[in-house]
Amino acid sequence: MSLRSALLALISAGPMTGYDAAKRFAGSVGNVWYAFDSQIYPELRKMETEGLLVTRPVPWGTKGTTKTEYEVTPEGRAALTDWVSTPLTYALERDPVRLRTAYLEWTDAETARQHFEDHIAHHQAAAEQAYEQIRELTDRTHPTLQRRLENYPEAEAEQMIEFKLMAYRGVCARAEAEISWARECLATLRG
Amino acid sequence: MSLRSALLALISAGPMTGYDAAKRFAGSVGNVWYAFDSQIYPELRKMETEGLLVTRPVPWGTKGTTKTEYEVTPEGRAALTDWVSTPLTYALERDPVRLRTAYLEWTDAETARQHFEDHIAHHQAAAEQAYEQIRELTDRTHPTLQRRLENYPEAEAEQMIEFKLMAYRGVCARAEAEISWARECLATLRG
DNA sequence: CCAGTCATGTAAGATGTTACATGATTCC
DNA sequence: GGAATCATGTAACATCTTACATGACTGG
Repeated sequence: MSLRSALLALISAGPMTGYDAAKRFAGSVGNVWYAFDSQIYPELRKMETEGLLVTRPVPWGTKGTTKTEYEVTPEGRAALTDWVSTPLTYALERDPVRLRTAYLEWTDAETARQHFEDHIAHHQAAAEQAYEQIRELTDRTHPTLQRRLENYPEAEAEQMIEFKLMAYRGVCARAEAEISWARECLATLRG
Repeated sequence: MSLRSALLALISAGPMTGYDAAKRFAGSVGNVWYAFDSQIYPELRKMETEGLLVTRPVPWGTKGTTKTEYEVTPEGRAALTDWVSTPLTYALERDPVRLRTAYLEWTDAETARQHFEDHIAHHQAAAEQAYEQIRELTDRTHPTLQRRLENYPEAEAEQMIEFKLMAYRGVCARAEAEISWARECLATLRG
């Protein structure tokens, strides 16, 4: 159900095509929730039939072609409120890195070292992307934010920014915890 | 493929029934990789047909009933080594908590506060379970470890303990990072 | 006119989740 | 004798992932 919620949240900023949504899932929102294009289009159509979204054909180009823009309905807004208000059922743990770490005796020290280096590199990249999002939010150049600033009053927009900052700070915190854990593991390996 | 690897790793400690495996996935290993019973039994049979495991009927009870014990074959051990040695492709981010946090403007402050409290409670429980595993490993009372100590020489066993400690320390580190993040969010909420 | 982006999909397969189902054994 | 545990599944569904497919438009 989270893909659906992510789409509602995203489109709540203003009307958007499936393509627009897909780009955001590959970019900013993708730091928090990634979705494949092949999932997005069918889900949007399903959400339309369920009344959470409405479509509007928008002329595109010169040859009378159109693209389909989706917009959140009042029912969609209700579903969004509902999702944000309902406690999550936390997913059962499924962590390949920790699983593999527990069985590193099945490989050699050099490979183990390399795994932790990779882990650090991966989370450094993740942290950097999150920091970039934080920068864009702080200096108001964030693209989706721009849409929101047009559609919502100033005070509410400030609130929104605060929550998005919280989310990305969480991504950073997570990444940094992973990095220091991996560094400690490297130290233990050498020790 | 991780379920398969988790099963190989688990059974590498010594022969085990599907039921035994399921219990461990619900207990110690479950802190790192959870699997449903309904997934385990079919996967074990599949792994047997692929030559990674062999079965042995073991008498059980008085009425001539048997249970099926699985054991890792040399091919299974090769597959395990291979999995532990191969770099992971990191899964694309999919974090419901962060996603929801980014859109908390769709609910009220009290609900938001409650969400962060829940987050703290969830990760405190996770951390405690991981600490318990660390204790059991440190004082050598860990059940799967017992099996390994019987089947492997002392020096190797010490190595194994070290890697399992690393894994559970990672779980703790993660949980603690989540807790302090949530606390910061609570502080921000209070303004 | 060609490369890159915009726009929209289908199909097959892997994996994860929920719900249901059954019977033996052991321990109190 | 009854509850808890041991033991083993099946079926339906949801979700995620990979691979493939097509055509219009825009800017250099």
